[in-house]
Amino acid sequence: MSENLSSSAEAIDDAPSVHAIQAKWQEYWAENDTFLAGGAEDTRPRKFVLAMFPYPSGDLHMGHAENYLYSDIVARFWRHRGHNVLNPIGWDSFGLPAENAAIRRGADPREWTYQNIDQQKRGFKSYGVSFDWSRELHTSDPEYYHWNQWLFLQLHERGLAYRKKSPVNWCPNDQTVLANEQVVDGRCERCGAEVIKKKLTQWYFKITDYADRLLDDLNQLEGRWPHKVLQMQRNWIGRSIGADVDFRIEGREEPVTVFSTRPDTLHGATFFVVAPDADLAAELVADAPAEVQERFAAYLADVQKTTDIDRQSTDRPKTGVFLERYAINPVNGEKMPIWAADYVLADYGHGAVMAVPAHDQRDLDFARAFDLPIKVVVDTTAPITGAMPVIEVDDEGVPIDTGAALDEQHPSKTGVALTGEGRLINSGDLNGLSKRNAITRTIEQLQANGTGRAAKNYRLRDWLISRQRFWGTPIPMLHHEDGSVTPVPEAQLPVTLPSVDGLDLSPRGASPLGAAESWVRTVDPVSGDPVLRDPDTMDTFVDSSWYFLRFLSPNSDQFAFDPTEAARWAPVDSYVGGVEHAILHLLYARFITKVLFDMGLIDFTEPFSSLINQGMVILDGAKMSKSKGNLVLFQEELDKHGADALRVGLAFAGPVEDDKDWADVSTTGAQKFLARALRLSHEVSSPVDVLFKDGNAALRRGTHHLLAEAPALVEQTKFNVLVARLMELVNLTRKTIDSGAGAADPAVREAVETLAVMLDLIAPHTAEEMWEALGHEPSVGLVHWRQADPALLVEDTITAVVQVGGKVRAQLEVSAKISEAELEALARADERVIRAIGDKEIMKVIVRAPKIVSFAVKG
RNA sequence: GCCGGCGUGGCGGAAUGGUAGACGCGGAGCACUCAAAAUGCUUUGUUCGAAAGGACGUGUGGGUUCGAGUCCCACCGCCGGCACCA
Repeated sequence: MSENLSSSAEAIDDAPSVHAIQAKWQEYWAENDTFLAGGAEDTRPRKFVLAMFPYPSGDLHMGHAENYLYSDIVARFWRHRGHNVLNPIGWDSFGLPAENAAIRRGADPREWTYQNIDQQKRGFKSYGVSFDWSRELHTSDPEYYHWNQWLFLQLHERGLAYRKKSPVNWCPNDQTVLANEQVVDGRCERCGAEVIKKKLTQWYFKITDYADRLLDDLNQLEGRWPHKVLQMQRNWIGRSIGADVDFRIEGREEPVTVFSTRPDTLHGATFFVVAPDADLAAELVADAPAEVQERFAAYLADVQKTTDIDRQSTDRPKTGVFLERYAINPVNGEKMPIWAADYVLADYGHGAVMAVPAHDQRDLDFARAFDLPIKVVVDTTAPITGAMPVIEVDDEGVPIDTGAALDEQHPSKTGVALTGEGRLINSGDLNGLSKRNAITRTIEQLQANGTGRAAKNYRLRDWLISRQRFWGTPIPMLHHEDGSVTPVPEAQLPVTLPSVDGLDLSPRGASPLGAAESWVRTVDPVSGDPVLRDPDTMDTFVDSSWYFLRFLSPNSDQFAFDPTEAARWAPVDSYVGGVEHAILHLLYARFITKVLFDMGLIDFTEPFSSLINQGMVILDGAKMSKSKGNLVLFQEELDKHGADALRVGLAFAGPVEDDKDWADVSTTGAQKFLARALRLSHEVSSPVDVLFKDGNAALRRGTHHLLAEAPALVEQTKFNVLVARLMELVNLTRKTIDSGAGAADPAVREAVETLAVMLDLIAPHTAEEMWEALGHEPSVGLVHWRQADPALLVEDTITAVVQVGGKVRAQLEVSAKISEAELEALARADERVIRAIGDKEIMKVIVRAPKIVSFAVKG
């Protein structure tokens, strides 16, 4: 801002300006280490408060402003409640944007990254966030990614990191593979390019081994994580319970296993389908007539051309090729033709299904398209409660009368598969059983025959962690000439990234590290053999899957984290971040936590005891984006209104989890409120040690009501309501002063001190300034919240409400201690009540002293 | 299609089954001022009424209850997740 503005501008912001106050206190906090967490000797109870660490993309934006405001409110709250609070900050500083920027400028990704970190760091400091800066970490430092490599080796040793050749998601734009979680609607989560499938050998983490625990442990988080996130994780893991059934295949020695959630319908399985891109399909077609092979090859080529986006469109007609091979139904020996069709996925279950067209919509659509038999085996019109019905059967055990109702609903007529509850028919000794009982019975029978067993399947796939990019953690594995792969010994870690000098980082499908000859070619320290380093780097979600633990021992070169410190601080008590990580980061972090638990390094199985999901900051109903040009810039708003007004505006805009439209965020309202509060502190004229008990009673009650209510508001993250309550107390204090009590009234000091201490959560600079004006030593951030005096929470008089026929007809000012009889008598005597009752008959009187009298009337 | 969430003034939103609309934005009016800004005060759901006072009112329709924004059932709408997952 220019210096030569006229004096009128100064008059508006009467000195000291908001910005001067900000600078003053930010300097004070830095110099005094006000917000450093206490060490091992600190006996206060501990709270670990954490916001998802930022990716250093450049300037802070409004999303950051919101995210770190909420975590700061929680951290400040616990300090005021006498806790030793750890509120650290670090940088998720590996990743593609740095690399892409480096390619554009022909520079080192390090430069871009560390410059951005500096910039964002200044942003956080000018925003007044109470971080413990002494524990700052960068995932792109060798001191950090050393321990990513260590973690990888631990997983490898336990069989949880493995290599396999498999169709993977490939982003043709970023020229790298993607995890399943990073493909959104068939597109790359980062750049939006249509993802294609490629068959590649890649490193995976075996997260599916933990699928049951990841799913079941979500129950522990019920009520402590947003319902929505729990639901999303449950959907993502997608457990199905059913049976594996072994089918003999004519001309093949080994039986083929398929998974089904409806083993009860096995008698209705009339054909068999394999995924065209599964190995089984290729094998089965190998012995087929040449003409079939040709048709299959053409079909497979077609299928592979289809992108996921096309493949997922629901009304796509069913396609497939008959392979002229047969499977044998294990329950009735019937021959089932085998088809290859792309509605069956190669990488789910066993890549093949038994098709039950009568009771599965997809199978039905396929059967109708290719004229395959449809056999109903569950009568969905039969009652399923009560005793098992007697079903009359003919000589061959086929029920004689399945009823006209069922006939009408036959899938071959309606095109609608019968998936509901019902009673089994056409199924031998299962006939008459309910669906549920038939499932149990079938599994027992399969198990007895050795042709099947109970089984579970998951939508969740293993976590593909290899990336063909430079700016990430090198995978610490060595490739030998004989094809074997061995780990780099732990003592040799970290495997550091080479210099970018002479390296072409531009994406071309293979990791740029592969071209760093002097880096890639090395010697195995164990065998002495010449080996090649693995040229890929790890998914950056590996970095963030355990970083919260690194904050506990940020400088250790002995271990990733100190288990003693972990026992002290972890798990994280309050975790704050956007819902966009509902599955990715939060699932991976939960997985790694369980692995570390199994290793005996930590004593908990869930990393984040409670989770706060903030909504997005949007503008005029639309997501802000650079390309749309509808950005609200953090720094600009901060300069314009000051950090505290920004913080109050955001906190007051609405519930934490809702999106906030910047158009609805009132920074002017916030500024006015803060100015009113600050002005009060300058008016207070009673001495610091004045006795509050002599103060204005109504104001004292207001103060103590807030003292009583505020902690619950913070713990329930109702920050917008907290701001409203603070506004109310400011208004009440103003009124008390102006209406006669005056600024010297002890209750005014009590109210303003309370305001300062509570306002610190949201507007810390203003709070410090108020605290100082009140004659106290800084920092207000470390002052304990006073307890509410129960005596002051009891009102002398209360407004009782009288209802007649459910409608409010009168308000009565009564003593809070009034008896029910007295209150009823008062109500009956009230003129308005008498008028409302008129000549109606009183049926019933409900009295809840001192709040309510309710007359139920007739007529 | 399956699963989940949400519908409250002009706007953001508040409300352990007990006075719906706290608090704020915006609007209107007033005081201070030569004037403005700033500040302070009053008012502001709709509707009938000069007023007193009344009627209506939390997406729609039903139900439970002395009493429902809140609980139950059905429907409508919006948002989110998953989706040819066997």
